[in-house]
Amino acid sequence: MKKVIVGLSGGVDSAVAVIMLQKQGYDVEGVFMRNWDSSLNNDVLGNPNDPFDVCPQEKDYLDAIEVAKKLNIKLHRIDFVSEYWDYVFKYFIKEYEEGRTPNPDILCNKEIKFKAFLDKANDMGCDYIAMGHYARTKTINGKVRLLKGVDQNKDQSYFLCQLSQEQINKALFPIGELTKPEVRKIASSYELNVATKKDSTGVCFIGERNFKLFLQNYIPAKPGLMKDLKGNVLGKHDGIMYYTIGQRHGLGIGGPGEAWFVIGKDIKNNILLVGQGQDNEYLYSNRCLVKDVNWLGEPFTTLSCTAKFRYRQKDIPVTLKKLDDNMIEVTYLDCARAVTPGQAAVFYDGDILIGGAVIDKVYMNDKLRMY
RNA sequence: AGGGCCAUAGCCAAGCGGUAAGGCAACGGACUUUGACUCCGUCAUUUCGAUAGUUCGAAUCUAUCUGGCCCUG
Repeated sequence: MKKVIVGLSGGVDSAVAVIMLQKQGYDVEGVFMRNWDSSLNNDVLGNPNDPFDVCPQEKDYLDAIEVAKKLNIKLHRIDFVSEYWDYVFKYFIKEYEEGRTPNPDILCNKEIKFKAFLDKANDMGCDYIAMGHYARTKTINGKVRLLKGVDQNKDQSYFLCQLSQEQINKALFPIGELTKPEVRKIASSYELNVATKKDSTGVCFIGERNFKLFLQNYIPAKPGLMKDLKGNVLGKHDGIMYYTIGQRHGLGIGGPGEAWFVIGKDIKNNILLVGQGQDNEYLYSNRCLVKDVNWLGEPFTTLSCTAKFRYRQKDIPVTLKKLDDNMIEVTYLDCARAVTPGQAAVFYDGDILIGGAVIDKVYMNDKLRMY
């Protein structure tokens, strides 16, 4: 009997993942990961939780215990707090300090869930690990490919774009063939306590936070001016790093005309560039350079495929040109809005995820966008 | 201090005698395992710069005052 270690979060998805694995005849054990320690990591600002109350993380653990009991599996609890800090959070902060907009959950998958966790699971003698992601694997021509989840609305393959082939080979995604409503229905039929539990959001393992305040725990404010492209002063900001390209709220710019958006960052002069209109021209680009390439498809020099520049955004047709082993030029005929440095560009061939990379530089034709 | 114009929510702004549109911002919620975008909702009633008056009824008309803008000396 093959043994599978499941990352049991205390949510409905990973609980149903256990059920699916049991149905398929696997020997299943669960591991609850604890990767963030609020008091140790000192995230006082922006933490909505009453320090004297049971924190959501512990509530999740209790839920996981109950699920494990109900489904009759062993549950372990492992701390990766220091690994998370060293391999995910440090990078996260560093990127913000440089004015970029990182995606910590992609790194969390690469470094924690499918690395630190996988190592532990191997020590426990597992054949596979499994997670409650909406994604699939499928063996095509003898190679395991990572595919989008069947539920187009919940597809989470975007967050798995930095997994290596070795990591994918070891992973199972038991709910990838299901839709969210189906998952909840199965959970109900097993009378799981988490069947109707609200989906968790916010940074994985950290949770909902007032983002600006949260960052202020680690990055001091650095006030400066907000200007439009003509140099007119529109207001003041607390620090360029608290804003991201395409952001509307939190600018506090009222007055005549359309809404104002963050359209760029002049890091050198500590100026936040703002412009009016949801479809402000400066928010659009048609070419970008991506780095930290994780390539899972066939080797190529040029290639047509689709790309997603943000989670839950529709993929758009693109052409890739390999510049070197770690850099790809991506051009898209239809302009894309708010392609943001630090975010992930994820490439697909239909439902197959063929690569992921980090957006580095963004252009409109030959003009570099000051993002 | 001669003449003209304007004062409506934090910011723009409709209203032209009949019981305060809309937009931006802000706040709340939905959506969302990043961060955004988006969507929905709330937001002047001891209220229309102040005071007095005309009228059944005034943000709307009149007078005075205050504040600001423009033109001419």
